[in-house]
Amino acid sequence: MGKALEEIRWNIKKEKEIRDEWFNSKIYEFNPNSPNIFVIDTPPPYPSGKPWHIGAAAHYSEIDMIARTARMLGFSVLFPIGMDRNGIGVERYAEKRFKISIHTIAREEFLKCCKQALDELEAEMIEIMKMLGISGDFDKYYQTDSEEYRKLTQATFIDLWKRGLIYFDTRPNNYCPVCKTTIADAELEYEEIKTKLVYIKFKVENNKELVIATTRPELLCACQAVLVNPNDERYKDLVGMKVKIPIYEREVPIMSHPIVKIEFGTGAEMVCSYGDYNDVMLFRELMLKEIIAIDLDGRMTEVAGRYAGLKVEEARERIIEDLKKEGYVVKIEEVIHNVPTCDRSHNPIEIIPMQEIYLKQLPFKEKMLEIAKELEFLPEFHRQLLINWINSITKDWPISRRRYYATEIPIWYCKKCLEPHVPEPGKYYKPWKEKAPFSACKKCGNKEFIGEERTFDTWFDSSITPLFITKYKADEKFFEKTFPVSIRPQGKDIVRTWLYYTLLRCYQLTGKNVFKRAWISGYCVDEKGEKMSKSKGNVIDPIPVIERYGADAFRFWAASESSLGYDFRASEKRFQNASLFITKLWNIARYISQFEVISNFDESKLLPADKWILSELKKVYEKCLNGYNQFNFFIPANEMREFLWNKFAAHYIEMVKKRAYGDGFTLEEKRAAIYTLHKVMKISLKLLAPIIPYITEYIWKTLYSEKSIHTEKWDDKIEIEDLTTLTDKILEFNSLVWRQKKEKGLSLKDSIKIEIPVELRIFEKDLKSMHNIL
RNA sequence: GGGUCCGUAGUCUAACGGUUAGGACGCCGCCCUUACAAGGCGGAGGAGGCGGUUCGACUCCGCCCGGACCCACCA
Repeated sequence: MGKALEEIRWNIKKEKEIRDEWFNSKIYEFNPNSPNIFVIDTPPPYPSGKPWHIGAAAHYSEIDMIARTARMLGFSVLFPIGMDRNGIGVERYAEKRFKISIHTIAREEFLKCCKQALDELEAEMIEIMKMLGISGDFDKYYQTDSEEYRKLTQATFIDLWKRGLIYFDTRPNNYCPVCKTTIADAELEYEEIKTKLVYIKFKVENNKELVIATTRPELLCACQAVLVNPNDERYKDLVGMKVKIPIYEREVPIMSHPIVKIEFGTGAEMVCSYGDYNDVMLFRELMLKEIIAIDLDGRMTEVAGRYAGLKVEEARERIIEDLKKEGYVVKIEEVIHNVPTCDRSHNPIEIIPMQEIYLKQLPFKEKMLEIAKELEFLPEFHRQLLINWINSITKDWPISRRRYYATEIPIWYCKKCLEPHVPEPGKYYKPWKEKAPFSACKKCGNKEFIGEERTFDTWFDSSITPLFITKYKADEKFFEKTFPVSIRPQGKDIVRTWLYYTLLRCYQLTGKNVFKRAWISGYCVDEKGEKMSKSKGNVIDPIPVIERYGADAFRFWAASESSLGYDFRASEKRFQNASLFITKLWNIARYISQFEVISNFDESKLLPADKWILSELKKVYEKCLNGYNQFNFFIPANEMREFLWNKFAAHYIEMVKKRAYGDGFTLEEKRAAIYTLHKVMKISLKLLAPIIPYITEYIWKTLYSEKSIHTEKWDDKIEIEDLTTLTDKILEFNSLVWRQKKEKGLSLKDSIKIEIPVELRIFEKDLKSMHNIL
């Protein structure tokens, strides 16, 4: 403290020492007994590949800014770090990483591989978080695949089971033949895919021909009816007749239904089980008998005749060839089709009826809408994403998955009567390899059981993170103090999954809204505004960026590039820009550090220029706090950059340089300048501390205090006469003098004759010495 | 097809319905000026379109166009 800054620029190698000191001195430790508690439900990142998305790194930097902001506002902050380690993503990664297949390797072996893959990926993510200066608790970070976490997941299931919110049902479901599991609507991703719309001739019983357009000719074998619109004059007299399905020669009825659009295709549609959810709905409504044409491997079943055993796409190509050969095809059009695909494998899903386990969500729609309306959203406009999703829910949530690396569903079935038995909570159960904890079936008395082999949907685990971190059912006192959670930060892309499921699950379990506010950020896109993806080759690895520019520059980029909730761009140029500000800040501090800190000074002795910059600072202070109160770091980042760079450094420092050196001024005047320089510096550091924690800490400790800046609060008082109305005048006048000197070929040191405007007369002495005005 | 958000220079953005629309990065030209050439000075470059309200519109309203995202049964 009290030392001058020597080095010509900020050395990012210092970041590590500073970080070690933070963790050694435990300045971020959470105190559950504090009267002001702030709890962050940090998104546990999902390790699913390398490198970690630079947008995720930026996102975590901002979440850290939330934590640091809350501390500076006077809260004790619970900022846990977690890892979401269950589900399909890591299984697919492990399959590639170790060149194995979930379908051929033993379950136990497969789990080991997944765990190893997770540990590798996780190590890199934790390393990045630490580099970034994340002030969360790394000593006890949690993992959703830990025994403790899975125990809680299972306990919540058991609770819901006992309350009758869980049921079994066999119904057509989204099924991914690649992942070989049922998936929920929330896991669907629609992709535009080019498909062939094939026009096929059907023979009607009156020997006329009826042409039908379809994108799924391979499902001809599962066709049970042909539909036309009741108002379609062309087909009116055909309704009620039978048509023969090409190739299969089976007869199905022609029926009418208003859902059929007269203009699309030929106005006639075939209904197959199951091409899409339209078919599902029609089968139910028209009481048609389903024909299962696709099996769990995504291959055609025996009903497909000569196409049996072929994959769906192969069968489609083959049947089109055969139809052409046999003269059934009228024409083929290429259409772009929005196809539902699996969000993990990106393979088109099939609709296959299977028995799955469901969690009731339809009865909670009203309540969820209420919660969606009362929850505070930052920014407000993202509330609509949640409301839209809730309104669009039409089915309960299928929570069972035919996967391995996930939390086991704790059910055993009686081997004789198949009655399901659910154990008592408090233990982590693995029914696929453990003996049932029951002596006899409660229904038939049989003594043998079969363990459930399926696991939960990942979202069933990750939707209780706020309960896990507040020690729900584990530490009642702690839970009471920390629940509900102050803030849920997350990206806008997972509003329909993570946010919705968390609100639903926590409401079902606690009867309450779990969050005070939701903080929703936009996507990080590339320099052209396009989504980053490995296939496009525009992915940026965050590690080299942080190594080259430092964590502060990285964080300043994340904070200053776009306002809360909007998408923001990443590029080399942008990182450079951010690092320029870090350098500027360093140089300002370096200049000021040559003067001894004056802590006590009678502010009535300040000169007008000092009062002017302090009143500018006062204004900026209010704006920054306003931004911080909304956890919108874009505001303080840009306000501070503008203030420090374009007002404080460019004008105030230049105005008082001579005075600070004591060149032609009294000692008191000199001291006034130095006092002001330090006061502005000190407060500016505090205003930047949550965004750029390393450099602010270093300057702070070098100049002002032995204690960390991150233990400070924003309680500064700036009471000063407002002179900000003169700001534009000052800037204009200085520019004018600089321009004139340049035009006259004068050096800045040379004297000049120029009149100081009346309203700036109060600054006359500083202005004269600054510009050497005669 | 429906919904949400958004449209200010190449990029990021600022401005109670009243300013020659401000700044930053980038670009061009000129300058070492003792915190900083990682600096300074100067310059070129902008409201998606059409209407309406108004004395006055970047700002309010409507329509159109464009973009992003979400939802949906166009076979």
